[in-house]
Amino acid sequence: MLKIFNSLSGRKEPFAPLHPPRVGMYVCGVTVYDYCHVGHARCYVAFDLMRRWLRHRGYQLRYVRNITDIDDKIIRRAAERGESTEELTRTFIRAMHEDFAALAIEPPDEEPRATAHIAAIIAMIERLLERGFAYLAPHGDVFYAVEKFPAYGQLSGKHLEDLRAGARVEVNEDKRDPLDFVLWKQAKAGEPAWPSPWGAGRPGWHIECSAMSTQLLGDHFDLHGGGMDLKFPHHENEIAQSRAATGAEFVKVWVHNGFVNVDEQKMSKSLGNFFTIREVLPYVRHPEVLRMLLLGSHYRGPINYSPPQLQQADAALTRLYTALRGLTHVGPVRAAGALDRDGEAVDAGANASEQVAQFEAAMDDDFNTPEALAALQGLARELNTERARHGGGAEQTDDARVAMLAGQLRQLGGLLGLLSVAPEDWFRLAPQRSLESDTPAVASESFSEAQIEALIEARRAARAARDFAAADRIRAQLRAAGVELEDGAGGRTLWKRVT
RNA sequence: GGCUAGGUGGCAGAGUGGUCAUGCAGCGGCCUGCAAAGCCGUGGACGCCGGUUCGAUUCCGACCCUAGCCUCCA
Repeated sequence: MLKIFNSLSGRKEPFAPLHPPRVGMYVCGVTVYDYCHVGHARCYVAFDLMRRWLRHRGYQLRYVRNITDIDDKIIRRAAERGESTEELTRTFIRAMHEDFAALAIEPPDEEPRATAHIAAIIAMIERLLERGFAYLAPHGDVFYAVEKFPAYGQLSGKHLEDLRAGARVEVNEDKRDPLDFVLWKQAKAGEPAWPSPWGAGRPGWHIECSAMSTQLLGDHFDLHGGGMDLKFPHHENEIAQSRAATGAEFVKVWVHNGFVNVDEQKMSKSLGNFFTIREVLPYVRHPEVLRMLLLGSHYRGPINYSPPQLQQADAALTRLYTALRGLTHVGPVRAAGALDRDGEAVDAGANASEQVAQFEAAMDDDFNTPEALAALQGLARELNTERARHGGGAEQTDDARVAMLAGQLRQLGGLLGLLSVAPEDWFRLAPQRSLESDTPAVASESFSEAQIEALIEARRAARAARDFAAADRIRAQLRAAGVELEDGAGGRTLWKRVT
């Protein structure tokens, strides 16, 4: 049975959708004024993973991830660059889609933009005004009156008095309470604006998520996610807005992912310690390496990002690919839908393996990807052992058990968005840049594949003539260029790029 | 100051009231012309102090330390 940690209760809870098998999930997306960094990658990989697992478990998921395409930072950045906000956001939305695609983050079912939902936003603000939860301030801004909503602070465990006591909130004389937040902002001259009953302006950040999520998923839906830092005030404000406006419950399960840290500090723009996805990718063999790194920690815990961890992730992933190497007969042994929604094995028996059960139990336990990856490593070990019994090396084999294990490994890896590369291709890939020297990597420059094959052939001839000194010279030459050789049992020599 | 997470072996990182995480690195062995890969074996850990218990890294309490939020932030 699937359990998910609910930030609202602070506990893991059995997952019980409101209208099974349908499930609605909303995740706060990116404010598109710059390139996405590794912290964004972590967040959206985490929710991509949940999406994949919920679907695998038979739920009909509707996954909505918004785009914030109007706010102060966007306006400021567009002005700096001398372009319109539309031009700016178009650029960074495209970049985001490219980066996410590289990381095998599947597109959400809906990707609503704030600027395309102004009508729904205005309607919700009007509703809040009618119901007395909001007020029009002297200079034309509309604020939410926090004190009118008694449950305020429930999600984050904060109390209004404590918040006021520690008030680092900016002074705004138009606010009745320093904790009140803006729903509609009066436009200043030259700023993008939309007409509204309160004059030309733009929506505040919090209201857009309330308006778009309820419009697309209903007043009360199952899952809402985002980064830890959004818990307060953003998600707290969403709860206050949506429940006040609709009178209904809002979200059943709140899910928050942990941060990516650099030197024990949160990766963030203000500290300047961030790495964008596109600046990291040239240092890895394949984007899967970054995804592997992110899945190597539980989604709620912190990840301390550092280059050596990329190499560890590469090593762990390469071990999985090594187990699959040279196999042509990889059976899709486990039919889709072999499990029902409660996780009972429908066709257990011949195809069941200890590791599959371990994997599924791990994923059902609040998406425990480190444990799930341990199961994949266990599968690799069994596969290697089985293959060794059939002649070792990377020999092709029709052994049914080998095919079954390989099929399971690929399928489970696929559920995590890993092992999508043909194994032979994996070993030919190399990073464009080297982490050590921060220069273009040697490996990808020195030898072409044809040259490597020629050198291997020359070495084979030397070995056949028992001229091992010459053979070893060639091997050392290749090794210096980042190419490592493996002499297989059948006299074949395989090669791989090392990072 | 308030609220919330954590502190696990050389590194990363799960988990558990009393046998195993897992990967990388180390050590021994098998295999190999030698390697590599793989397999087998192996050492090494649970911040500190108390308490509960036959037994705690795991439960409870205090303490120390770290991070996050309390202002835009995935």
